[in-house]
Amino acid sequence: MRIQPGPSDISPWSDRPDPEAEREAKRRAVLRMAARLFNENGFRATSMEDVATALQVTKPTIYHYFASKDEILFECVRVGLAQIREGTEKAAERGGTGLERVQDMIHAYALAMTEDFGICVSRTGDAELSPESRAKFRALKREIDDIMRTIIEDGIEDGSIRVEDPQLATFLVSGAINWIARWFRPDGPRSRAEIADTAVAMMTRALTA
Amino acid sequence: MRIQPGPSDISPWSDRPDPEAEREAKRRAVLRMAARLFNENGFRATSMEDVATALQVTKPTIYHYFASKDEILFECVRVGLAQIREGTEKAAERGGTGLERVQDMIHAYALAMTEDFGICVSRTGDAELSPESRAKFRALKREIDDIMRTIIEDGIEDGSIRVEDPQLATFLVSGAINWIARWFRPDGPRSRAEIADTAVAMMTRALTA
DNA sequence: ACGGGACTTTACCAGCGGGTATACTACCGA
DNA sequence: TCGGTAGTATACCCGCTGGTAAAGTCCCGT
Repeated sequence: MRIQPGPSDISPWSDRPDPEAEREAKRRAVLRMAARLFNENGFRATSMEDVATALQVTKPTIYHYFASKDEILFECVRVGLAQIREGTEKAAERGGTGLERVQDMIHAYALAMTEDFGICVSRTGDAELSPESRAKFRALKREIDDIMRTIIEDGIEDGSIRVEDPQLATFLVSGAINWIARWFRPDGPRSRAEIADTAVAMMTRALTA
Repeated sequence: MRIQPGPSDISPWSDRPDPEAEREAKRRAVLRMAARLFNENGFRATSMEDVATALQVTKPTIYHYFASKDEILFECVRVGLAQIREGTEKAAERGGTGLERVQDMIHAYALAMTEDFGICVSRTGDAELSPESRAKFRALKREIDDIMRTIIEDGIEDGSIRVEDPQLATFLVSGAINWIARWFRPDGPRSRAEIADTAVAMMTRALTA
């Protein structure tokens, strides 16, 4: 919210780094560490103390950047959902048949499921958020489901996709993708790209006759 | 552990109901109620007090039947996994091509994912169990994955299935099925049978060229 | 009538974990 | 030099929850 952008905003040679950017960087560091710990040990089993120690700071430091544990979790899933949307929208705008667009969407979705915040989205159950955050979380997830369902319906119209129940097909496809977050390990035998490609191939067959 | 089975074991006209059976019935009641609450509100967010009040008893009563919260959760998932295995083994023994057997397995698996204990299996993260229970849980889940992977490999050999990576295919298919537990509602528009049938149909296409 | 075991309750404890009050430090602009 | 502000730490609070001790209560066989 700075009124007059000074040289420091554009010049990397500025005497001091932008304090706002530093603050934002620290927020992101907290989020990323929290997401990793949540993914590894579960949300409830991860204490704020754990997050703090992992970052080599103390609890109040974290509460200087976030109001509550709930806010941290919600921010994690918000970022994750934004990543999914970003990828899928870019794909959707490229045009093509419904099948081609859903293929791009599945590819982006699957890739997101192999990254910290995306995994967090898949692993976070509704019950772990406060009522307000839960409502927003569900709404955002629903948007993504709606996008996929709409694309599938488009595909049915243009003849590139053949399924009986677009809603149910969306649930099953997104289930296969979401579940990636439960078994994927970065040091596993399959690369992110291999997983995403195979997912696209299999789901393509599932959506066509 | 009764040494001498008496008439009460076989005769429904016994004066008093079998006390062992009553005890077992109460254990099951605790398990079922716990599973429902775990599924609805999450494991950590559900206190033993909650389970007790829902059953209209008090906490120590529950601890008369179970040693710990961990044991309760593990029993829930054990029952759920047993249900899945039961269905899949019955299907596997019927014989037929790999594709036919995996179809039966998916059908049984999907049905299990719409019932209390099956849902509990899908929703329970490894991190929520004690190290010992976790190890057993993982082993049991792995068995089911192995069964599916083996059937798929059989299908590849007999030509009824065509996928590149049986392991990855297993993960994606079982993901689609497991995810059912996350969105299924008994009062929803689709019956259990409809869901299972559609899942079989779509996954069949995913597994064949 | 009585002793015993299965079952249940009341009352309690101890530790953990989210969150905060407060004070200290460093750096900035005036 | 001096105040103000951002950021960090120490020390603390308190409610919740898993689990338990101990005291009944009920019902059975003898």
